Amino acid sequence: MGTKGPPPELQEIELSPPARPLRADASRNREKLVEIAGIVFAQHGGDASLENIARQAGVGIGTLYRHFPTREHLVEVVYRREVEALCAAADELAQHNAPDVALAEWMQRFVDYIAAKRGMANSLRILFDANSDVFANTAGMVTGALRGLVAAAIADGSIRSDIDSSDVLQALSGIYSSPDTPDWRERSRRIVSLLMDGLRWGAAKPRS
Amino acid sequence: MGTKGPPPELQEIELSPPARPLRADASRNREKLVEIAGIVFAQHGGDASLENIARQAGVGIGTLYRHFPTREHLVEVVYRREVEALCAAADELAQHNAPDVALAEWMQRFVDYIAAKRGMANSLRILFDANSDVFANTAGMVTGALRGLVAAAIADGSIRSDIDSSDVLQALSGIYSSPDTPDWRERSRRIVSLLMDGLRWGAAKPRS
DNA sequence: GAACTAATCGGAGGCTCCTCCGTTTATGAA
DNA sequence: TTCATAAACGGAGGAGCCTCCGATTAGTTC
Repeated sequence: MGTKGPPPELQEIELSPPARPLRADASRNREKLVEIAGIVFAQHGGDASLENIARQAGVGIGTLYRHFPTREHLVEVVYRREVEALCAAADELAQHNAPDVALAEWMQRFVDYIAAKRGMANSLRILFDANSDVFANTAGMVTGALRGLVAAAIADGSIRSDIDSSDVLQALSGIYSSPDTPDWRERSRRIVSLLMDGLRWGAAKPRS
Repeated sequence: MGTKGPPPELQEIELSPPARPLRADASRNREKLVEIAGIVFAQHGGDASLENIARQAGVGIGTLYRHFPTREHLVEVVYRREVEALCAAADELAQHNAPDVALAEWMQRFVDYIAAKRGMANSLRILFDANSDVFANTAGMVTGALRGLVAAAIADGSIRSDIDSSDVLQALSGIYSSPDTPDWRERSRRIVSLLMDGLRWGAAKPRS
């Protein structure tokens, strides 16, 4: 568990920019925007009006766009914390479970997280898409977490070795297509286990 | 009216509306819109400006929206033919292959079709989403095609029986998340085969 | 062929998106 | 404190989305 002290690694790009520490008013506005955005997104989903968010935060639309060039930038900042937690859970799972079980469980949590964000699916998607270099940070965390789990399971021999962890991520992403049906959760469970079984197929150490 | 009157209930909603046969000018405009939309979508992707399409078709934006209440309605009409062909291929595949092979091959074609429509992914998605009742027609064809293939493979014992064909469709849909990377096609092949292996896991008649 | 009417046409209007850039201001140096 | 200026502010503007509804017109009836 971690009495370790401050996290040593990569720093928050957002909170400590390279040059100057961000002017006081700018920093205030930025924070206000994130706060309001969190509320508005939760209420109206990821398609909420940005002009409305800016208005409620008491700044001009231009200010919002300068801080967050795209809607997704804003989404990322709003949800980064939660995604970080999700990824951190991967380590913990790995410590307390067999590799393939840890993998399965994490996938389910991942999927549950998406489900919790119903309307946000489209905006969140980009956070998990390793191809958008803007979000290398967040996307990287997710990919990293998954990569670790997959690697461990492969090393353990409980899943096949001819698969890439990014394939798994992409396959997973199909799940959040329509998180609106009543049986969504059960369905997602079935799909996750379908995927897991696909992964176990041809594993060195069948069945765990 | 003389003859037996219009056919029973569920006919092509689009081509032969319930009451009248669509006024001549309206029909002309509608056709022109579909034609232009096909071209524009192909050029600019599914996010192309509808006002632009209307303009090029020589009609007002209001006319476009009356014929096609949403962007997706237009997309559906434009691509219905192709989707029909895709679904028709399912029968043919089923006749010439082992059930599980037919299923695998059709999934690949499905995925390839999506890939061919790069920019359209988001708009096309709705065509395959059984939950949108507006597109019951097209979505139904896809679901139907897949259901048939899955049922045959289950009956044959070559895939597991505890899975629903709509689960498979949803799992597949993850594939068109990012059809923009160079290795997209190989990746999609890997994922399809991953899914297939998941389906084969625990089948009555393992390996085919 | 003319009048009638139901259906179509099509653009104005309200809203949002995102960009651009002139104006205002926080901040560090004198 | 005052000043200079880099940086932030914020709204106008061009474009698109979709809705609404008065003007227009194709079909039908007499």
